[in-house]
Parts: sequence; structure tokens; C-alpha cells
Amino acid sequence: MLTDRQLFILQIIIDDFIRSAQPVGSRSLAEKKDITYSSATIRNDMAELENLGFIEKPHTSSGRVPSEKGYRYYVDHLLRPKKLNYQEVETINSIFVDRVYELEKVVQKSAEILSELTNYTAIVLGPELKDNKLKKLQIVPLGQDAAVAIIVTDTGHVENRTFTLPEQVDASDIEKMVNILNEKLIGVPLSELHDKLYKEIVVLLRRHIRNHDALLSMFAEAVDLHANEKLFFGGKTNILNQPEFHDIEKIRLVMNMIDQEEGIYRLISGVPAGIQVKIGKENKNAAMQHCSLITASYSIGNEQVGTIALLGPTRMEYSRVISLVDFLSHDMTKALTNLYHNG
Amino acid sequence: MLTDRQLFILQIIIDDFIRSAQPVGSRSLAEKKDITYSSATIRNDMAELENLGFIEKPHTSSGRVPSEKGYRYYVDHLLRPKKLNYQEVETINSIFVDRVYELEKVVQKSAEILSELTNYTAIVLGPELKDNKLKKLQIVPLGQDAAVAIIVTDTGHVENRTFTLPEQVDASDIEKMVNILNEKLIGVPLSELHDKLYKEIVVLLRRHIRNHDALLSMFAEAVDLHANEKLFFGGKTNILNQPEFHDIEKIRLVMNMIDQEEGIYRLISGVPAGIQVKIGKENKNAAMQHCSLITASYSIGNEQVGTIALLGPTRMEYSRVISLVDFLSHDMTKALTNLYHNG
DNA sequence: ATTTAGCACTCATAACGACCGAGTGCTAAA
DNA sequence: TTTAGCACTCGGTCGTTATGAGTGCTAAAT
Repeated sequence: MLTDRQLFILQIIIDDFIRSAQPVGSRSLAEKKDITYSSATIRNDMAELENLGFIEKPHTSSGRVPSEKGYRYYVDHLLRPKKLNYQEVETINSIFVDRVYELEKVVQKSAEILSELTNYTAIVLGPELKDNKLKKLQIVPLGQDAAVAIIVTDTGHVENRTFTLPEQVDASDIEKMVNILNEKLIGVPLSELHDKLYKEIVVLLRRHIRNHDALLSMFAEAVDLHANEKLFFGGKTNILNQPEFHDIEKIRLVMNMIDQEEGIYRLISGVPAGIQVKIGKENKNAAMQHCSLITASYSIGNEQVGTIALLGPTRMEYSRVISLVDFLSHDMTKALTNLYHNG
Repeated sequence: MLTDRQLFILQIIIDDFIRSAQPVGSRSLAEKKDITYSSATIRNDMAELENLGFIEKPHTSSGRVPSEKGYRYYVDHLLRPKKLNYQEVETINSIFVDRVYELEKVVQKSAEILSELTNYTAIVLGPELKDNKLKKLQIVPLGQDAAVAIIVTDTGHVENRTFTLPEQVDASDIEKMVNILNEKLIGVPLSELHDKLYKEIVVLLRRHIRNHDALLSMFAEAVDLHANEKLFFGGKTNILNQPEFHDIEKIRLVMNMIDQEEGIYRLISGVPAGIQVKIGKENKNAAMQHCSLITASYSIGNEQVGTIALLGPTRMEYSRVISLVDFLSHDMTKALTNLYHNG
């Protein structure tokens, strides 16, 4: 139902608007060198595109602006991924040159570089810990009634939690317990720790330790909080550079969300593998009304461990940005798999 | 040289401007109920105050606005600290009710509460670690060539660092070394670790361990990074609520600085004890031109360990805010001393 | 000697109208 | 089917004109 020419016009309108942030009119289009037909023809096609909801007019006599539906169609069918240039590829690769073992640093740097390359806000949902396996559990007593529990995973991640000791437990009990746990739980994924603790370990404890229930619940608590992955940001304030965000109210909505982290987490956790593009209201979030979100997952081996996301205005440079996010996610997967997958 | 009436007028102008964010004129002042003289009199006094640089006019025929010098005088001589109301005291006290041992959580919560109470951006410079004493040092090997070093301090703080192992060291060497270090260094303040490592420990190592130099430098590295304290924020986007920050450029400057953390660190580290108020350009920072910064230090025992700061527009509600920061800093000192000072 | 009433003056802000121009839709000719 | 032509729309800009809150200054009142 849409002619090739109409699609071509749609594409050019969107490309143009993405570049200029200005509504585009039929005359200015007709003047472009790769357009051979007149402004009147374009007007007719534009009218049709508007009927179908791909573009809209901010007011009666202005040029056209892509609608969300327009962007959607563009992303799904029109856009051709821009090839990355040498500079971009090099910059991304530079993240992984020094063989740092600390995953968090790699992830943080990825977020920074991605935001630098795009001028949008980059968010990386850190490696999920639940698939990490316990490497070592340690309790360090602090004075009379407090202790810090430390958990080390096979990827070198360290989690710790301080708590008050229940009364009537003494150092030897704790030591015994730590020994038992280390003996039985090393290699167990964090996500299964809780269950194991209550199903297998509890019987052992009953045998060897007084006051096992208090200690156990304490450990369980220490072990539980690792469900939540961490978010890493780059270019948190980049939205301020976008001309369409001249209105403080809009800015506040977005910045607040970024600052709270929770909304962001809901947006990007649990996205499917591969590149995903959510445009404007598709994000089901009031603050994201005028923003788009590009996400891609990254893996270690075959295990999807985290997500890369890029947040910008709906008027995003999709063709370049999608290529970048795609490339980065594959690069990360490669590098991380290399580092951690052999074991 | 300034009459009492002139000072009174200055005070009212500033109070009024802080409340309304609008230039204040002689007529509106004269209508206030606690002012008995005419607008003409006020005009004369205003002219004098302007001569002396305490107030200024945005343009020829507008009301007056406090200058930095005016704010300075106000803060130093005119302001009377506002008594906190029950609600405010309760809110602050609530930070310390549950006896959490984790200092970081207390500090984070303080920043959040302070920003909530004030609608400005709160920053807390976390406890300096250099006075923390080593409680336990631990090395956990990760596979062949990497290991994570974990340092626990007497306040329950845990630092960790992953690194690649030098070649030709084996597990037993590491274990021996860890034992030596734990034996010799527990109770030593982190700030002295480096020195001790190179002066006392090195001789012991030479005796017991092959390849001690590589291992030593590795440890030194792991131990060194704790110089930098951490910053905790509350209400990072609160500056967006200020009417004088309607201009995106101004906002960007401030937000960028907040986001980078480094500039903030420079601003608030090393402030003297007690309440400090830096107004506008006094902060020697382009981004802070239109902002004021209130700082106060908090202590554990007699040891100053960190700083509380509040960042807002120069048109800040000084009287209330100074009381709040003062109260919070004392409350924190009290609570932390209670928790950690007995030892 | 102070204070105040009176008055001319200033200037940001809002309101108004004119006009421009980039844009549109529609019709009729190519 | 495409395009030239034309009337129409409507934001944006520019100058004009109030309006009003503010000022400084002078002279009268206290």
C-alpha cells in the first residue's frame, strides 16, 4: 500500500529530522540532490504518510516530524546500520586491551566509552551475580557483637555485609559454621545458596552447633542480597545536550529516573537477547515518553549475564547507535568469555 | 557606618529574596507590617546599601537583589539560626535509630535525609579510611593467575582489589605471606600500611619467601588505593527545582560537576572543622558561581573523619539550612562515636 | 537633620498588529 | 501520475505601545 517512493520519502524525512531536529517540509526535501520529483509530489506523498500515522505536523502549516509509528517502521524496515569507522572500532576495542580481571571496571569503562561515542546516556546492567559461583565465604568478627560476612565469587567479585551478632554465639561456633559452609558450598551458584542452606546445610548444623537457627538466618540474610545487579552509567547528563529537551520539566523527569536507578532497572532488566529498540511510549514509563532505549545483552560463554542500554531522545541516531551497541555487546561477550569462560 | 535601620533593611531584603526569588522594591518593603517608615526612606537606605556593595539592581529600574558581599554579611552577622522543629529533629534522629554497624549505610542515609529536608543537593564525604585499622587481610586465589585481595578494617569496611599474579609464585608462598602480614599488621592504620610494608615486613619476607619483591609490590598496590574517600549524594537533581536555574547552561555546569565527583571532592575535602559557608565565587569554581556550599565536619571521638556538605543556589535558606547541617553533623558525630569509639 | 510626599524617569514585560516565509492543501493543466 | 500555481495557515520576528513596579531627586514636613 505504500509505494517505494513514499518509503523513500519517509526515510529521508526521518534522516533529516534526526540530523537537524527541525520539522522538514516538502520544498527543502525537493531541493535535495537525490530527489528528482517536485515538492508537490512530495506533498501528496507526505499527506498519505500522515494519514497512515507515520509522520505528523506540530501545527497546521509546519513541516513534518516523525511519529513514534514512523520511527518504529524506520527502525524495523528502513534503517540500514551504519558501518563503524576505524576510530570508533578502535575506541571500543581499547576498553579491553589491558587484561583487567575486574569485571566491574570493564563494565564501567564500557558505559563511559559508549556515552562518549554517542552523546547519549549509556547504562550497563552489571553481570548478574546469581550465576557466579561461591569461591570463598569468610566471617570477620568486629569487636563483641558485630561481624562482617564476605563472599567471594569465582569471577573475583566481593560482596560484604556487616551485621550484629545474635547473643550467645561465640567465635568457635562461627568458625565451625564457616568451615562447614566452605566445605559444602564452594562452587554453588549464588542463586542456589539460599535453598541449599535451608535444605542441606541445616541438618549438618543441627548436629554440630548450638543456636544454629539464629546463625543460619543471619547467614541467609547475608547471602540473599545478591539478587540485585548493579547499574553502571556513562554520560548521565547528556540528555541536557538535546535541543528538544529545553523544557526543565521533561529534563527533571528523565534525570530523576536516571538518578533513582530503580526505574531504569525495571526498564532494562529482563530484555531478550539481541538488539532491542523501544521507542517513546513503548517503554511504558512516563519519564521515557520522549526517549528511546536501545538494549543488547552480553554473555559469558552461552550465559547471558548482563545488558547494555543507551538512552536518548526518540530522535536518536539509530543507524549509528544500533551498530555501536551491537558491536560493543559482541565485543564484551568475546572479551568476557575469554577471561572467564575457560574457568 | 551602617545604621541599624540599614542593616535591618538589608536583612529583610535578603530574607524576602530568599523566599520569593524576586528582586525586592522599596514599596513592597514599606508595606510590610514590621516596617514603620516610608518607601522613600527605604529608598535612601537602599541607595546607601548599594553604594557599599551589599545589594545590586539587575537593571536600572528594578528592585534590589543581594550581592555575594550582601549574603556574606548576612551569614556572618545578620542571620539568626532557625530553631529546628520537632519534625526535623525527629527525621534526622531517625537516621540513627536502628543500630546499623555499616557506616556506609548511615552515611548514605544521612545524605538522602538532608537533601529531603532541604530540597538542595546533599553530599557526604565518607569516613576517611586512613585512620581505620587493619582487622584482617585475606587473599583468595581465582584460577591460575589471578587473585583477589581483601582488606577488612576495624569499622567493618571491606575493600577489595583483583589482580593478576606474577609468574612463579605459588599458593604456599601467598599463604605464608598472608600469615606474616596478618600477624604483623593487624591494628595498624591503613595510612601506615605502605610504610610498614616496606620498612618492617620486607626483612621478614626476604627470609621466608622466594620472589618476595614481586609479591610485595603487588600487596603494596592493593593496599594503597584507600586514600580516596567516597562521596555519597542525596538529591542530585534538586538544583532543577530552583527557579534561578532556568537556563540549561547553568544547570549543565553544576550537574556535570556533581556527576564527575572530582570537582566536588576538591571543594569539600580538607575543610576545617565547624560550619563553613562558601558563597558563589568564593568557591573558586566556575560551576559554582551561582551556588553556595555549606560544610561541616563530623568526627569519631576527637578524630575528624568526614564532611557533610549542602549545595544550593546562593539564594539559600541559610538560617534553616545551617542549623540543619550543624545539628546533623553533631548527631552523626555522637552516633558514630558511640558505635566505634569504645573500640 | 531626618523623613516623607511628589514627580519625572526607566525599563522589563505583556499585548498588539503587521508582515514575512516556510509550509500546507487543492485544483487544474501537463 | 506528476507538477505548476495559488490561496491559505500559522509560528516567528519586529516594532509600537501600554502598564506598572521600580528608581532618584527635590522640596516640603516633621
